[in-house]
Amino acid sequence: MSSSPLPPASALLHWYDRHRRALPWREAVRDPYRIWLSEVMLQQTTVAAVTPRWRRFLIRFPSIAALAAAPWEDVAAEWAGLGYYARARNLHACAQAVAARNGFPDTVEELRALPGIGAYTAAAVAAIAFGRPVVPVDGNVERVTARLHAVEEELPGARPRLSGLASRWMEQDAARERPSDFVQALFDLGATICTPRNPACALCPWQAECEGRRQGIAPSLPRKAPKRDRPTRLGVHFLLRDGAGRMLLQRRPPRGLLGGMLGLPGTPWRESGWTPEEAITYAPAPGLDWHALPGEARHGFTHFELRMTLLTAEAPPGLEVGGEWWRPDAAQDALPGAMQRLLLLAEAAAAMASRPPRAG
DNA sequence: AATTCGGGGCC
DNA sequence: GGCCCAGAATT
Repeated sequence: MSSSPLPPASALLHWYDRHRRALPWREAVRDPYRIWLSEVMLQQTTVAAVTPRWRRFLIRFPSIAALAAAPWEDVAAEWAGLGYYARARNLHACAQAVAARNGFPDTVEELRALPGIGAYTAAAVAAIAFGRPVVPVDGNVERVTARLHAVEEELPGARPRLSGLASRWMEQDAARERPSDFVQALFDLGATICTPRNPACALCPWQAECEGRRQGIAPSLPRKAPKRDRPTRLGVHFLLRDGAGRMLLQRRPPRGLLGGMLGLPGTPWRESGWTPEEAITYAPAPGLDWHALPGEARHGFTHFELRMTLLTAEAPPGLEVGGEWWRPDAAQDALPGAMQRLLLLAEAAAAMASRPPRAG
């Protein structure tokens, strides 16, 4: 397998010149800030989800200096709903580090040392923004490589082997002349031809060199180790409203799940349930008249399924509680998805109360 | 080496 | 309902 000939970079580049995706971060002059931002947003996130958020982010933070100078609260609000919030924290820290040194470094090693930039993103920025002849290995490249070389070893164990095989592609002159286009061509090949299911091998510029296709096992690659089952966790949250219709939000601890983001106060999330008496001890003002809203909000995280119920109360004038008072519409935009679902639950309960459902 | 991090789109 | 997505940091 390691002795198989390299698939021709020239064929892939020729295909890319005709079929590449029109993506917004490919339009402008090569700006490391814009390319870095796209790469961070695209970590474990689809192009469709990223595209509008990437545009909006650049309107709010047009330069890395603007991002570096912004308060964290503004960055968090802009990232809300995108997930993996450590990315936003590291993005902010990275912007400050880059601004302090007057621009991005242009080598893999220096990029790799910045917050939130791992092996993949360092190689991607180096190749796409600075034309360095390196191959970033993402899910697309792993899949293309596993199929091309018929690697049957399971992920994640096969990762070093796949990375080594992929890096050899950049040895060709045609690739080294256009590193930025070549690596993006690999992404597009994986996203549009060499797809996880039902790959369009008949349209592939590398079909003749693909050992997985020759063996008829391409669609089943790469193989992956079985995943663990996701437990269910339960939590109770508190919707405290003041006389002006605003709600109490609290900034979550800076690390861990939803770290640094706003949220409704609540109990910890655990696998056993909560009695109302037990839950209320976590309330921002346990002495108030808390009552339960009907229904629950569900939210899927990567490693557990969360089910949340809601207790609500009215804050008397002058109540002293920690946190911030937010209008519901502004809060909905600034909250991560799990917390947005709680507000939707409250809205549904309010609609139910004002217009009781009829039978039939 | 394994775990912890979100959320959405698509089959 | 499961799978995947231009992964990184932590332990």
